[in-house]
Amino acid sequence: MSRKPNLTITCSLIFDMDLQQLKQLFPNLEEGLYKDIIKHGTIKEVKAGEALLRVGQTIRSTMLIIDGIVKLYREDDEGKEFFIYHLDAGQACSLSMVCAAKHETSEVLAKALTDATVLAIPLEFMDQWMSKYKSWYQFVITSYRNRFEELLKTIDAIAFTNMDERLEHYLIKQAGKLGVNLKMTHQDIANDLNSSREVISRLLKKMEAKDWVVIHRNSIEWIKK
Amino acid sequence: MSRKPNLTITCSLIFDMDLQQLKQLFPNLEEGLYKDIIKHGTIKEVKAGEALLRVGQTIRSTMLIIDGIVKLYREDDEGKEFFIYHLDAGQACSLSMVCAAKHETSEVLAKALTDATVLAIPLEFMDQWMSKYKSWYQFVITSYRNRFEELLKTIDAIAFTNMDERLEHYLIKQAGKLGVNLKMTHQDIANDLNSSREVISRLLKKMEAKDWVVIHRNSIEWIKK
DNA sequence: ACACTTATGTGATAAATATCACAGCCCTGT
DNA sequence: ACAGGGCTGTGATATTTATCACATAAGTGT
Repeated sequence: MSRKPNLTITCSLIFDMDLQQLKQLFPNLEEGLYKDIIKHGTIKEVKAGEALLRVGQTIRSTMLIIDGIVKLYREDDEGKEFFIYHLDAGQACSLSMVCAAKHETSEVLAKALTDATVLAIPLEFMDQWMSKYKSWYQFVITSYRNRFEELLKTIDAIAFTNMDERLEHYLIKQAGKLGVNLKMTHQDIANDLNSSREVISRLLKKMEAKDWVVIHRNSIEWIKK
Repeated sequence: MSRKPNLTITCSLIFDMDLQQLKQLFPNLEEGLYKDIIKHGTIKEVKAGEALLRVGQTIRSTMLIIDGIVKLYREDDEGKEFFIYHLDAGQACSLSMVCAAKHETSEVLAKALTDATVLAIPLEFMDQWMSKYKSWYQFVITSYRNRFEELLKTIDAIAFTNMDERLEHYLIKQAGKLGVNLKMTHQDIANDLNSSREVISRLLKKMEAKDWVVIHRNSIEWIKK
């Protein structure tokens, strides 16, 4: 995946590269909208593991993911983080796209899973673009709907299935995003699923016995299928 | 809550009453939009317990709730129904408001909790109204956002809390909608929470010991607070 | 008053998950 | 090479929830 250009090069070059990349990542938007996005958006680099948005933080801009993978979490009062879904390049944080009031605060925690590049667009443009660009509201609406459906799937998982099945789905999803070599500890997984390390370790052992995974130190290899 | 007028009376009277009621239930919409809603919407009466929309059913119209309370469920493959949230009069089924494709099918089951009156608006108007009426897309967007936040709360409940706490929240919500005298069996509650009758019975007993509820046959009285 | 259906209560037991305690292992820095 | 810290494995135990079996109670219709 191409990286954003170095900020010291000429402005027109930045413009060109971003436009190309933008069109590829967010196809079917209006020409004027691409220009507005580039004009008003600010590139932000986030290191793997860093938070883009914390629970309770005031939302000041909409984030378009340009590169990398972002994980969204729900937090409980003690700070436990429950993983809800991923955002990939070409997607956007839905909640930040529709803030009725200014000074709306975030209900979720967004954390970079890999190093990531996001394009931050100040909220004041949202209302304007929604009426000005039909393609923008289409994008907002379908984003919202897709995220909504992800939430429903998340609910299915915790409401209807046991930890073994949830772990399986989790690993499949992770492997789909990051490749079959998952650099994570059992504790990391346990945190995402709001379980405990021992439970995850034992379940992984069982999966290994079935040749679904190979367990390494600090990483897991997804073999199945 | 006023009922919809009998269908045998004169047309202008229906018109007037609905307009009044509409404005009250869905304030801040444009005049032309109210007229369009009345012109193209069809009143549907649903008896308590009946389904408005089943999982997998093709969505042909958006439903505005005029009167009564609707419950939304997620279903698993064996048909178990997991309650996700309520819709009251003045609200709308978000998922049915934004169908990118025609012939989109429903991801949820919507069932009338009480006798209910809904206004069904054929899907073909959605796109049109979204660009024609700013107030409509505001309504759609805020509906979506509110439903999204309800889903997040539902996730909190199942991810972070035990059945006793979930039951408590459930009863508080029900009592908030229906009044403190809840006409439901332990089995009904167990179904909504994807638990089992015995578990709910025992937890209710404990709540009764703490004077939070009084248990009757076929009904529960919420006392707490 | 009777049988019948449906709702509720409760003990015993099983299954799923969480927690505790601790051992061993592997990497890393010095 | 050795120490220390973070990761993993595993038994023992507790907690939570589900399931089974059956008793009892409360309404319904005749």
